[in-house]
Amino acid sequence: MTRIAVIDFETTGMSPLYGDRPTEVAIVMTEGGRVVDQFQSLMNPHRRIPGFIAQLTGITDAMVRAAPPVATVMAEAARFVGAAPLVAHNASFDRKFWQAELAALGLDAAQPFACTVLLARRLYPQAPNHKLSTLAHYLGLAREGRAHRALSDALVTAAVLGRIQADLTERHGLPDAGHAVLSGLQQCSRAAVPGWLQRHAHAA
DNA sequence: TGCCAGGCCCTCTTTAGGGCCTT
Repeated sequence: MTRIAVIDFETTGMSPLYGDRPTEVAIVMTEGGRVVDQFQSLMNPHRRIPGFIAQLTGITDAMVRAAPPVATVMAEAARFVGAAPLVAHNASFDRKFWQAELAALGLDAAQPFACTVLLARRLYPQAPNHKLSTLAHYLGLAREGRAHRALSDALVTAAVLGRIQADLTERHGLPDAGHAVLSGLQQCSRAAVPGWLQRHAHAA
């Protein structure tokens, strides 16, 4: 059975290139579309969290001050993921933090990434938009916990992924939708996505 | 303190521009 790790970061900003760092990570391990394990931790970025981000996420400087350092948490996160492929909502964002922090630790970050935004835009073009919360509401998926907290967002993303896998199987008759998601969308490649979709659309 | 990005994709496009999505 294909194991897929769904990841979500909360951070101090948009880009590790400008010194932004993670404040929280959650990873939900799925197998056949079901959650089988999870990892979550706040972490101390040793950098102030901008006010609007603290308001957005509910994560404050006081909360991360007592948390373990980023390096400790990311080393644990890397062990948890192992060689499993990763999925995130807008994966280009989470991927750059994953790669930057693992590179700082001298750890390999070669796991393939797939993106539920790109998948959802193709499978659910009629949705009002493809923000995670809107998509969850549109698909009738329940949320546990506060939006913009890592574990809550990772669980919702895992639920979206599960629905995508189920819809691929039902609509397009894919015998192993999990494998198709990974093989077709690795790296969120601009070239791979439409080609993959067209192949399966024609086959359906 | 506030600023900083970038890949994808659509279209009034392709010798480009701008919206979406993440914090």
